[in-house]
Amino acid sequence: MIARASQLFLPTLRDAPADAEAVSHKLLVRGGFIRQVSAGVWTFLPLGWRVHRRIEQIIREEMDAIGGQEMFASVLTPAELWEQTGRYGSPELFKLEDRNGRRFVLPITHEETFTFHALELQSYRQLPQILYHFQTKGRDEPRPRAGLIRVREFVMKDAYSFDRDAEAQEVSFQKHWRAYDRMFERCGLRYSAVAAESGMMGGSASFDFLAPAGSGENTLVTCENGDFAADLEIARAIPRAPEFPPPLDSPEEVETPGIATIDALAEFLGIDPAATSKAMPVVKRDGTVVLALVRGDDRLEEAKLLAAVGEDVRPATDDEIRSAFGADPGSLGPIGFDGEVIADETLRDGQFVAGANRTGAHLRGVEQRRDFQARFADIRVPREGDRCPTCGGALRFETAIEVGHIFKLDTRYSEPLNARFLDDDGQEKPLVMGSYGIGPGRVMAAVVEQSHDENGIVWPASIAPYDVHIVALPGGESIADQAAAAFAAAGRDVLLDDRADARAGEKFADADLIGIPLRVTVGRKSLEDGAVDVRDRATGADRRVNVADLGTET
RNA sequence: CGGGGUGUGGCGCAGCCUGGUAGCGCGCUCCGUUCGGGUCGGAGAGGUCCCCAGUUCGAAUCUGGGCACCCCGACCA
Repeated sequence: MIARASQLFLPTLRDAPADAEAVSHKLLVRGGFIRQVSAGVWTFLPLGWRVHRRIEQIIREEMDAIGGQEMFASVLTPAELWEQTGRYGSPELFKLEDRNGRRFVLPITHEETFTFHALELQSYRQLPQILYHFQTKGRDEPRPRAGLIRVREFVMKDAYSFDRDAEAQEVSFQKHWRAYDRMFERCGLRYSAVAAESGMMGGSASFDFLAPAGSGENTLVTCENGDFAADLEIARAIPRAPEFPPPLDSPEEVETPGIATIDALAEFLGIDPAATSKAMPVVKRDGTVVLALVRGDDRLEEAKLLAAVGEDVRPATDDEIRSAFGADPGSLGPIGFDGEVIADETLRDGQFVAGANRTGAHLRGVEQRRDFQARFADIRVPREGDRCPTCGGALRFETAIEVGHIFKLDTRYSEPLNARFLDDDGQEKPLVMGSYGIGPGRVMAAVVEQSHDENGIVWPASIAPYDVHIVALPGGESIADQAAAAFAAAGRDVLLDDRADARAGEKFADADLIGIPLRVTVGRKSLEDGAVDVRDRATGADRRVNVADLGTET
């Protein structure tokens, strides 16, 4: 098909909105792909929607290839369904009422609805099933940001697998994993699949697909040798070894008046900060104080600590600290504390300096095996310079966008919604489920983050809004028409810039901004030689093609 | 929710401190000019100055309250 720029709703801008920070935000707005309606609420303009639909189509083809069946579930959802699964209380959930006061929600994701429909799966003979749809999700995000990267309303492809047992679920899960690999590859996206926290979704395991980008909300940690990838929140990494002072036979108290930070302590004692330990008291729901202990030069990863403790914890207040330790923050340590100590793995070996639990005093030569009881867990935040836990290679840290997430839900939703089937042993069992999400809008943003230059977007051919951008310059109008027709006849989608009131420079600037892979310039200059100029957007390489050969070039 | 910032034609901004005619660039309309990397000249259109209240003869400007948006953090599929 041929779209004529003179008639399109394609409002490109010379300047980016002042409040845009992320490259994808700036370029997608400038290029006339998207416009903001409200915080985290966006409209896709015609050009942007074309890209969205091409991404959708790739997703659709790969879902269909693994036996997925596309359907379309409602947005408006009765609140009771969400009450049954215990998710009605989620602060992210948009809630509303109809004229009679009946309560509805705008789903964050559609587990409840699909499980509700799965009530009709009654026999193992009907399993497995993979159902999916593309539907708008509502999420009352506390802080939308960066264009399409974090929004309050967006289209998601969410798929749900229904299996008879864990083994069958594993098969469905692996199928989806491979389908996701193909989707991202086809979209031209660089990404890593990493183990992830399951958050409010529940279930036994989940994997994130993270695309490195200049702007994003996750940090992807990868090994230089390619055998390790993880989200920073759960990545395990090997830090450098501390330089320990000579060992002591028993802990030795030293006066450290006014020393409350690790840096000050290390400098005061003339030792490596890595040879100290840092005490972070936290409080469980029941009020018990737990001491989290990390190496002096490390930071505590709260997500890991939460997993280690098994429940939400909060930092202890100064009063709680004084009554549990008998000292002020800055002089706290494991010796003499009678509660639970969770120590980072890095503290397993060696002698560290720790707080003495007396304000203004520390202990040298504290050795866990000999001096105190602790439970070990990986609770530190990996840092630049750490090594890969598998091969010892250097780790790379990159900001990344979460473009997809796949979950093993087990019976998290089928149990409360009573979605059961009759197995071949005559037993009634809950369906074993998986859920698989991908956001085309985020994929779009991630691709732009990864693929652009100073002049604009460089779309991969697979998801570009058009295949060919024909720039008609004065004297080239009729040949441009013919060229457009030739490309269209060959099945290509053509954007023909036939604007009579735009000058060449303006058209070129727009073409670079919009980022269609192939640009064909038709004007007097080349037509004198009976040729047109063809430029590859990605490489910038130009070549001349005879008008007579256009038919074969398409 | 905590911290910081911003609200003035479609976009980017100045004016606010020190109250009195609302201004600049881009874009838009018309005329001419130019025509392969955002021409040049001329003439125009377009604004509840975020909202409400207050102070004042007079408020974009001062005071109070509210709202919206952005950034950092917390949170997050």
